[in-house]
Amino acid sequence: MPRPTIRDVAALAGTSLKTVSRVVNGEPGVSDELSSRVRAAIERLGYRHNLTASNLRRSGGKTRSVGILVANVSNPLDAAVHHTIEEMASRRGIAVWASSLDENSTRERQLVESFAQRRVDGLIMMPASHDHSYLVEERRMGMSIVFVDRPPAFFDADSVLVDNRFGTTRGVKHLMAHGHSRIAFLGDRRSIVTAAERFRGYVDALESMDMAVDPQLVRQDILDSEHARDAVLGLLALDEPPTAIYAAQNLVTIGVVRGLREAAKHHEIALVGFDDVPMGDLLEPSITVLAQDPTAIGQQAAKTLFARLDGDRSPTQTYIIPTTMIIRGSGEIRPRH
Amino acid sequence: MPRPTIRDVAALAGTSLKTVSRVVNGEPGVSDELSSRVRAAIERLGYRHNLTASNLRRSGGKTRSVGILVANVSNPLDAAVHHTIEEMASRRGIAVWASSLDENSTRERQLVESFAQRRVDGLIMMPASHDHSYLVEERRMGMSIVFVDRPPAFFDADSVLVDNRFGTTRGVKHLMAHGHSRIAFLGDRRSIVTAAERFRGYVDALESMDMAVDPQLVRQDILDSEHARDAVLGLLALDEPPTAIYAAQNLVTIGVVRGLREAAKHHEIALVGFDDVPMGDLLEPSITVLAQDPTAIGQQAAKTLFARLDGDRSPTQTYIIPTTMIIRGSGEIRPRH
DNA sequence: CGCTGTTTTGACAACGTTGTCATATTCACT
DNA sequence: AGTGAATATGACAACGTTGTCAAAACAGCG
Repeated sequence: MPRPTIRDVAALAGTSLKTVSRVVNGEPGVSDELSSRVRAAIERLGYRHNLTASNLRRSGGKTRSVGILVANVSNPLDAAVHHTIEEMASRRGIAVWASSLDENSTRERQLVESFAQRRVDGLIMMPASHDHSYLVEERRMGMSIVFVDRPPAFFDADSVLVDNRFGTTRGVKHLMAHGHSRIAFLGDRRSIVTAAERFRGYVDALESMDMAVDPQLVRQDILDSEHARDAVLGLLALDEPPTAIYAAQNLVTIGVVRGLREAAKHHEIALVGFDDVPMGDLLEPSITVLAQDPTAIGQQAAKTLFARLDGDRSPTQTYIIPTTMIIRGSGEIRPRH
Repeated sequence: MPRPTIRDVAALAGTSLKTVSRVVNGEPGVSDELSSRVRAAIERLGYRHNLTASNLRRSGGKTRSVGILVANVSNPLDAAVHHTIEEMASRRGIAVWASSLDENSTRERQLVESFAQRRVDGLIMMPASHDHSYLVEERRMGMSIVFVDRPPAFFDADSVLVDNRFGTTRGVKHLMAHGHSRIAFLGDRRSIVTAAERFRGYVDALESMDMAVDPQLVRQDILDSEHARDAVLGLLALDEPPTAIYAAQNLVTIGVVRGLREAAKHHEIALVGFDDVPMGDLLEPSITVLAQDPTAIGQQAAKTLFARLDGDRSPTQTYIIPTTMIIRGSGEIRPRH
């Protein structure tokens, strides 16, 4: 039982292909009588307009679809960004392909290729790779591209970023303002640009106070919260342990909390995290964080992409979405003397 | 600068359309020499195979794409289900459209319509509506459909569900086993099938001990965690307040924790929640929950859908994914006498 | 060298739709 | 009734690809 086509509808309504096409697309110039006969036929046959075929012929070959590539759709931040973009797209009648890259740059290439083959009009991506020059070709072929969360490399594109560096500086200075001078830094993989930026913000903060970076207090390339917990226990075992910890990512923050609890130091050692953590307000002490605004990020990304789809040809822009410091207690613990 | 087509490649390689098509699709019967000439031309022109056009002609009109409709992509459970399905699909070269329904049944209809127009081969949905008879038409036209988390109504389809009722009974009995007899129930909108099932599980548990349901202790139609907090404060103000609370959903659980803390009763009143809550192990007391297994749910859903896409015509099946009780402390608090 | 059988290649129609353009119909006006 | 303009309708090609089938090229053989 093959799907009915416009041809079947035309036959049943006793008219031509083109007239049915006009009715389906709401084009003017079809008499009311014929129009309703066509609609009846559509109803009776259960006809569904075939967008695949329609897009093929339609001008410009636009598919009214976009792709979203995020690091991991099940990370709360990425999911919130995805949700916002998806909602804005659907209001415009644009459908959304969504995939996770899982920090795999091969996968990034494959998925971009797959989206190109499906002729998406645009792409919003949180890249995993470190060289995006291959996208030049895609854009030349008409794909609009917007980067979120991480900037493009060797490629010029609109991007919506977060003030990783400055936000971190603010967080570290907050700890200093509460009397800390031995502040540890725990960060994600250095290969991730945002992680590197956050580390730079940490260094900035120390330098602004003429303090040197103590390599013993810096733990990078942390892959998950288990690993972060181990790092905390290591830090606490030092001769001169830190009095405060800056955790540069949400999973890291969670691991740090676990580690501090195990060592029963959570009321003694201060903690500021980058990224909000779910239920961060219900812990004891509650966690002071620099929160990102996923809705604002998603909105800006979608807005920028849609402007490009609508023909905006102005120079590419970078938007920085500010972070908000949420003071809850863990970051305000003072060192013991 | 229009995208190059197979025709442009053929011209450059000095051969015919069909031969290029064969090379692109890896079909046998093209000499090595010609094949590599074609590949060189593809490379030089930056040709991208157009799947839209290809699918149009291809047998059966399969698009190698599926749609996922979840309640909300930014809910951790839904996001995890989405992630699992997306990964399994991408391993098969199937692309995924993903959208949130936000408990809006009109949106459900619109999105199904939109997916139908884009000719997805299959659909995995966590429905918002309560009558799915409209899907009969879609399936007749060749769309395979699998329900997750919530069962279909007035429509027969494969479904992957969670043991809401039995899981809840187990959780409530767990509270009884710790000496509680005044156990409150706080649940989501009754119109959501899973919420209704969970309430039934609560009633089952009480009846199994010949206890009556005290309407004062039942608060349903809770929309968010703020609302749940208010409900808790209301319960605590009763003449005979409950000694234990069963929270039937993750956001509800979070609200309950807030309420109990505000009233400083979190170490006195027992709490068991349905759905795991992020960082539930780090709270004091840690939260005892019935955890769902989103990976297992997603895997079963994807597996079932792909079997249907591969031609499985056996009768529809319902898979129940069991919940796991995670004992952490809040559910083991005993009542004071 | 001609015959057969196999492999490689290409011409052409088809997939379901829309753009273009020509024709048929209607209407207002002289 | 006749004219011109406006409106409604349809025939046909085109979008970029693949399925079908026939033709060309090649190989093996007596």
